[in-house]
Amino acid sequence: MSEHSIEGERDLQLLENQLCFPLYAASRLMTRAYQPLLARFQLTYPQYIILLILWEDAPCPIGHIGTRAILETNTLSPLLKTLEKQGWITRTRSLLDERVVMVDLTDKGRSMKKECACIPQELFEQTDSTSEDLASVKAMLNQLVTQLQEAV
Amino acid sequence: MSEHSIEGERDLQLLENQLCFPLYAASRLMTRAYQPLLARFQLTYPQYIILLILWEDAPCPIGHIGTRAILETNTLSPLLKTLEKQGWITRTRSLLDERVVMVDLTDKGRSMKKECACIPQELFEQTDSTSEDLASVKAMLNQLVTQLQEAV
DNA sequence: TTGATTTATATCGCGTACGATACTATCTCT
DNA sequence: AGAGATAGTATCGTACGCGATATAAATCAA
Repeated sequence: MSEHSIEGERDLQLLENQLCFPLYAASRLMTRAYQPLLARFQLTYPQYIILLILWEDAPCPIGHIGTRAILETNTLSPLLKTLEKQGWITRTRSLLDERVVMVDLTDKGRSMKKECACIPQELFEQTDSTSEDLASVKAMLNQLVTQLQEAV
Repeated sequence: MSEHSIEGERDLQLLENQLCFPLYAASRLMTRAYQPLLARFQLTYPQYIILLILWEDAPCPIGHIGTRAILETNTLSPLLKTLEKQGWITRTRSLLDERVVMVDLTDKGRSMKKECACIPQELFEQTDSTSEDLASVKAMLNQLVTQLQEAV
């Protein structure tokens, strides 16, 4: 603590004192931790997120996926093309509104839900955290997500 | 809650029940929130992280930056080249060990520390969180980072 | 109804992340 | 000293993320 400007005030330019860095680091490490679990299914983490949404909401328009995943269409478009190419999903222009592309699961996509059901538990076992710890981090992060979304 | 396998057990395949998703989303939203603040200095968030480390530790080898930022050299190498090109840092092969590249701040890099000192406060003001809230998220995320690093 | 605006999606370009691999310098062991 | 192992960086290829922009369809306004 060699340099701090005001008595009792922590130097916010120290990496140690920043919230954003552990957020950034934890997110990347989490993605790394998912990789071996998802590799069996030839999935990346963002692709897996899309499937989680589709297992709940399919069929649905691309925009709906974007809202839930907090991703723009410029990210989703190529991502969905890949998932289509790999046989997980179908993309169909809506007849009611030709602007809309409806996304649905293929039979493979639907049936893989059961196969992938073990993944969250497997990931959890890689951390020593208790469910309570993780639940409270999750609650606070969700609050943070809401605030950051409102800040725009 | 139409489908849950076992009484009292939440369905971990629901996006709502996953910790990883708010982590992933919060990290991206945080980077987005930083962007307008960093744009004045022509910096991206990862570049800013490197500078935070250098403001504490420069001069230091690339490996040291990698350890603190939890980034591999394949990410750092191009990132540092950009920072060098933009006049923030210098890269010099160590004479003692020719494998090592020492990174140091330029005069510009050093002097910009003061200019950038307002950024963390400005970002904080974009959230409605209290310092206590953020401090406890930070503590839990740091714990999570440690656990995920150990898990490898 | 036609011109302007809005909406839903796609394309392009740039900057990360990171696995795989390569390269050189140092170290280790004999 | 010399061969193999290790360490520190760099390069390559692939996959996001996202700002800027484009395009076509639907809606709105006069």
